[in-house]
Amino acid sequence: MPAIVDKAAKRREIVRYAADMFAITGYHETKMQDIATAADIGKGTIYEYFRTKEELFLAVYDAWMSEYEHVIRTRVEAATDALTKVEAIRDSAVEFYESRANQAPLLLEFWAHALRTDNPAFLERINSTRTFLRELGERLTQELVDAGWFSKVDSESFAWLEAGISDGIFLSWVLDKRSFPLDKAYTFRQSIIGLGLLSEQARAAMQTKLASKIAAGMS
Amino acid sequence: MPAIVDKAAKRREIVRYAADMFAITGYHETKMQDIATAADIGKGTIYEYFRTKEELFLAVYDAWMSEYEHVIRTRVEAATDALTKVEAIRDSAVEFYESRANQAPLLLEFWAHALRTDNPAFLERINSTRTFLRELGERLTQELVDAGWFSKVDSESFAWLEAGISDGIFLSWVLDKRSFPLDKAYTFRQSIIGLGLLSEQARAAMQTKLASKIAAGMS
Amino acid sequence: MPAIVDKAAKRREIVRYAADMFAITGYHETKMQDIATAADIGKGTIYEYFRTKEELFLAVYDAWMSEYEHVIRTRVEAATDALTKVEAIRDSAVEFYESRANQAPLLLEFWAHALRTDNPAFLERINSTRTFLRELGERLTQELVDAGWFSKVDSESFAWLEAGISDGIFLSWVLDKRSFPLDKAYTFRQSIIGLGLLSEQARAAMQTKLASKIAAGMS
Amino acid sequence: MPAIVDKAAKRREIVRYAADMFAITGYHETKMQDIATAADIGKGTIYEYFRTKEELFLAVYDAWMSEYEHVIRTRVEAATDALTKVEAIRDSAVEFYESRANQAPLLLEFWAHALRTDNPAFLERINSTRTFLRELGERLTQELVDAGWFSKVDSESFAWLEAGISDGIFLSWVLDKRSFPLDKAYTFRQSIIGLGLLSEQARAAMQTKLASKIAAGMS
DNA sequence: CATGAATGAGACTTCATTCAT
DNA sequence: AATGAATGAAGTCTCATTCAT
Repeated sequence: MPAIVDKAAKRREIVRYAADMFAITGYHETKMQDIATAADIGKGTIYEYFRTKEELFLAVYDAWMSEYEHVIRTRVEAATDALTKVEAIRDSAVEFYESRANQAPLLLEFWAHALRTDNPAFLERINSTRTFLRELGERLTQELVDAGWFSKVDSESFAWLEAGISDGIFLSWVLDKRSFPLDKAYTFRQSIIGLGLLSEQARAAMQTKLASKIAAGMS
Repeated sequence: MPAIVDKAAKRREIVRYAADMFAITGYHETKMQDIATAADIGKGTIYEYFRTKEELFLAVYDAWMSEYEHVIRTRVEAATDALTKVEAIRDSAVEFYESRANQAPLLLEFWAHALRTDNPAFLERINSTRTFLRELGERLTQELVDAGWFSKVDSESFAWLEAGISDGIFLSWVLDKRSFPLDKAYTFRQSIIGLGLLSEQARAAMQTKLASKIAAGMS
Repeated sequence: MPAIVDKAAKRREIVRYAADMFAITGYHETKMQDIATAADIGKGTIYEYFRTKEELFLAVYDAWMSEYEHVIRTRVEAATDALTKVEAIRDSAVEFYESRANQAPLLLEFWAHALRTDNPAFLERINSTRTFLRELGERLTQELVDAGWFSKVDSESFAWLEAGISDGIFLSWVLDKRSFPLDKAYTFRQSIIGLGLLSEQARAAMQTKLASKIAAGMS
Repeated sequence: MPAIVDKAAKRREIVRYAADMFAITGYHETKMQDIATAADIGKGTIYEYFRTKEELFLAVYDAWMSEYEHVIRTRVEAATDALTKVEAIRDSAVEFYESRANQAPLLLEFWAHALRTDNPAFLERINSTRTFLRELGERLTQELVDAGWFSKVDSESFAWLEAGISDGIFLSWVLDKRSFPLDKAYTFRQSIIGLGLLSEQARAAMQTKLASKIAAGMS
C-alpha cells in the first residue's frame, strides 16, 4: 500500500481491500487478519478506522451503493428525455452488476445481515438507495405518462414494482451463478412491461377492469 | 418396524424446532444448544440425525420448499383452466410467504449461504424448486398462448422472468419489513404484466419491434 | 486430574488449580490457559463451570474464606471459656495465614479488585466474612466484660477495631515480605490491647506477665 | 534554564492527571490515552517523561507519599511535646486520607501491584514511607516512656504495631466504602492503646476520661 | 439411543509502546 | 519536544462437534 497522507484516503483504501476479501470469502468467513494482510497493514490499524468488523462491512456496502447511485445520477442527468433516462438506469444497473459480478453474492449477505443485526444503520443504508431509486423511477414514470407513452398508472406503485423486479432479476442471475447475460434479462423485462402480453382480443374484453386496477395501484 | 417411523418423525420434529430457532435468531446466531433446548432433547441427539449444523439448515430449507411445492402442485392440479392455475400459483405464494412472514429473512440467509458454501447440495436444492416453478410457468404460459390469451412469447424466458419478479417482490417485501400486504403487490404485478403500459398510440409505433423481441426471449 | 464424577467436585478441583495459579502469578497475569493447563483440562471446560475469569476469582476467594470461617467456627465451638475462644481465633488466623503465606498477596489483589469491579458480589463476599468476624468478636467482648475480665467497652466498636487491627497486621506482614513470625505480632498486639482493657482486678493478677511481654516486644 | 524547570513542572502535571485517572478508574482500567486526553497532551508525550505505565504509577504513588511525609514532618516539627506530636501524626493521617477519600482504593492496587511486579522500586518506595513512620513512632514512643507517660515498652515493636494498626483501620475504612468518620476510629484506637500503655501515674490522671471514651466506642 | 461434559481452534478486539514526522 | 498513526502480541470467550457412558 502506497504512502497515504490523509485519514479519509486510508479509510477508503481499507474499505477497498475489505470489499475484495468479503467478496471472495464472504463476510463470516473473512477474518480481520485476512483484510489486514491483504492491505499490508497491522490488524490494529483497521480498528483505528472502524470500530467493529460490522462497521467495516457497512462501509463496504456504503461505498458500493454510493458509487452505484453516483453512476446512475450522472448518467440520468446526461440524458435528455425520459426514454433515454430509463435506458440509462437500466444500463447502469447492468454494467454495475456485471462489472462486480464476483461481488454480487455479498449483496445477499448484506441484506441477510441487515435483517438480523440490532444496528439499524444497515437497513437505513439499504433503504436510502432503495428510496433514491424509487423516487427516480416515480419521476420518470410520471414523465412517461405525461408524455403519452404510458397509460395512466400509479407511479409510486409502479416504481416500487420496477425496483423489486430489478432486484429479482439480479437475484435470479446470482442464484443461477450468472449463467446468462444480465442485459438480455433486463431488456426482455422491459419489453414485457412495455408491450403487455394481452392479445388484441383479450385486451378488448378486460381493458376497463385492468385499467382501473393499474390506476389504483396497490392501494 | 415402529422404530424407523419414530426416527423419521423425530427428525422432522428436530427440523421443526430448528426452523423456529433459525427463523427467530438467524442461522449464525442460533446455537445448536438453542435448538436442543427448544426441542427438549440433548445436544448430542441432534447429531444422531444430522451430521452438521449446515445439514440441519439444509433440511429446514428442504422441508419448507417441499411443502411449498406440494401446496402449489395440489392447488394447480385442482384448477381446471390455465387462468385459474395462474391464480392458484399466485395465491399459494402469497399465502405461503405471509403465513411464514417472520421466517422470511431466513430465506435470504439460505441463499447467501448457498452461494458461499462448498456443499453443492444447497444450490441444487434451490434450483430444484426454481426449476419446478419455471417448468410449471412455462407450461402455463404455453397454454395461455395457445388459448389465445397471450401473444406469442418465448415461454421459457417469460417463465424465468416471472419467477425472478416473484422473488424480487418477496425480497422487497422483506427488506421493507413487510410493511405492506403482499397480495396487493402480486396482483398489481399481474395487472401490469397482463395489460402492458403502452398507450394505443405508442403501441402502434413500436408493435413490430417489441413483438419480435418478446418472441426471441433472452436467447 | 483423576476422574471426577460429580460437577461440584470438579468445580472445586478447578478452583484449587486456579487458586494455585492466581497465587503464584497474580490475578491479572494468570491466563485462563495457564489454569486449564495446570488442571490438565481444556480451556473451554473452565467455562462450563465459571462464566468469566472474574467469577472464578470470586470462587477462589470464597473457597478460601469459607474454609477460614469454618476453621475458626470449629475451634471456637470447641473452646470452653471466652479467653480460650479468643486464643482460638488468634491461633486460627495465624495458622491460616502462615500456611497460605504465598497466597497472601492474592488477598490484596482481591480487595483491590472488589473496590473496582461493577460486580457487587465481591464486596458482599468480603463483608460476609468481616461481619462474621465482627459479630463473633462482639459476642466474645461482651462475655469478657460480663465476666469481669474487661472494663466496660463498646463491644461493637471494639470488635470492629480488632478486626481492622488483625487485617493491618496481616497487611504489614505481607508488605514486609513476611520477614517476621506472624504469631509474635498477634501475641504482642494482644498484650497491648489486653493491658488496656483489663479490669482493675484482672490487671492486678496479670500485671507482671503482661508488662514483661510488652517490654520485650515482638522479639 | 527555563526549559528544565518546565520539564519538571510538566512531569508533575502529568502525574497529577494520571493520579486523577488512576483514582477514578483504577490502574488496570485506566488507559494511557485516558491520561493523555485528561492532560490534553498527546499519548506519545507521556513517554517523553515516563518510560512505562508502571513507572507513571510509581510516580503517582511517590508524589502522594512524599506529600504525606511532608505534611507529617512539618506538623510534628511544629509540635512541642511528645503527646502533641502523636496527635499531629494522627490528625495528619486522618486528614490526608479523608481529603483523598476517593483515591484510597488506589493504595490497595498499588500494594497489590508492588507484591507482584519484578520492579523492586515499588516495595522500596512503600517501605521508605513505612520506615519513616516507624522511626518517627519509635522516637516518640521512647520519649513517652522516658517522660513517664508510658510504661516500659519495646518501642520498635510498638511502632511497628501502631503502623500496622493504622493501615488496618484505613483498610477497613476503605472496604466499608468509607461509611464512618475515619477520625472516630483513630481516636477510639488511641483510647484503647493509650489505656494499656499508660503508666500507673498517667493512668490515674486520665482514667475517667479514657474509660468513658472506651465505653462510648466510636459512636 | 440419548446425552452432555469436554474440547480447542480460532474469533474479535484491546492497548502499551514505538517512531517517523 | 510533541504527536498520534501504526502495530501485533496477547487476552477472553464461543461453540460446533466428539465420544464415553
